[in-house]
Amino acid sequence: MNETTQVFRALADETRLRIIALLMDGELCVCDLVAVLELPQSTVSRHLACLRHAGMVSDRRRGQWMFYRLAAADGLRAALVELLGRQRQAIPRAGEDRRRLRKHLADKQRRVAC
Amino acid sequence: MNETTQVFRALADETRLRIIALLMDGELCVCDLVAVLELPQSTVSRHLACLRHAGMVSDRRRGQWMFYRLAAADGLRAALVELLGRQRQAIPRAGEDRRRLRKHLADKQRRVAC
DNA sequence: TGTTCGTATCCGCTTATGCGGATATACTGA
DNA sequence: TCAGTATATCCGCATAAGCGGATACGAACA
Repeated sequence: MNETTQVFRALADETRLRIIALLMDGELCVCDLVAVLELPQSTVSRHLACLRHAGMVSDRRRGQWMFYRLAAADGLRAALVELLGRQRQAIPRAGEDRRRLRKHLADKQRRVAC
Repeated sequence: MNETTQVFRALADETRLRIIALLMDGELCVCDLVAVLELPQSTVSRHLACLRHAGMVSDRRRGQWMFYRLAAADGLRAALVELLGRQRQAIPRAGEDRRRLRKHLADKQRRVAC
């Protein structure tokens, strides 16, 4: 498939747009995304693979966790991420996801503190 | 389907990206697009309907011809069209399509002149 | 070294999408 | 009103994409 087409195809899915919106606040591991999106782990992992193949995210292993962050190396991808950042309200459920993420990270922090 | 998702889905196809690139130089009727893209008329018409439903193009009847042009009314769509204009080389076959379009329009002009 | 946890991939299934010939619709001009 | 042209939609088919449970893999830790 053509590269540009592949990038747009990666963005042509509600779950993947939600993931990108979540990653705008910084890198996250798969289990955080699973908790916030409330979707099966296999589903989230599959969508992450799709975004990775399209060059929209990159990953990094840290122990047993895989952390994902926005990649967007070249012109087209970087411009799209910037555009989505400006149009964040256009991303489905981005607001509630962000709230759920904050709560999730806070709970996690508290659990570590105990 | 979510509106933003629908817009990206409309752009997630090589033929539809080629159509958008062609419309950047001005409005065209379906038969011009059929000639330049070298695809069956039903295929082109279907892709135009998809772009229209996504709000990326608008149409206008002129006699028996339907003319299509870039619509891109709101922020997201307009920004995407502008972005694609800047990244035109990223659109598959945009260069050769443009050349074919110029030749096609010139031939048409000549035929009218005779 | 076995067990647990986090993640990726496999599998069968269902649904969505693209295709292009055939047909319907809309307009024009004789 | 009829023929001709331009376009949209219908149809059956083939392929792609998404789903989520099951399983495999990889790292950490007892």
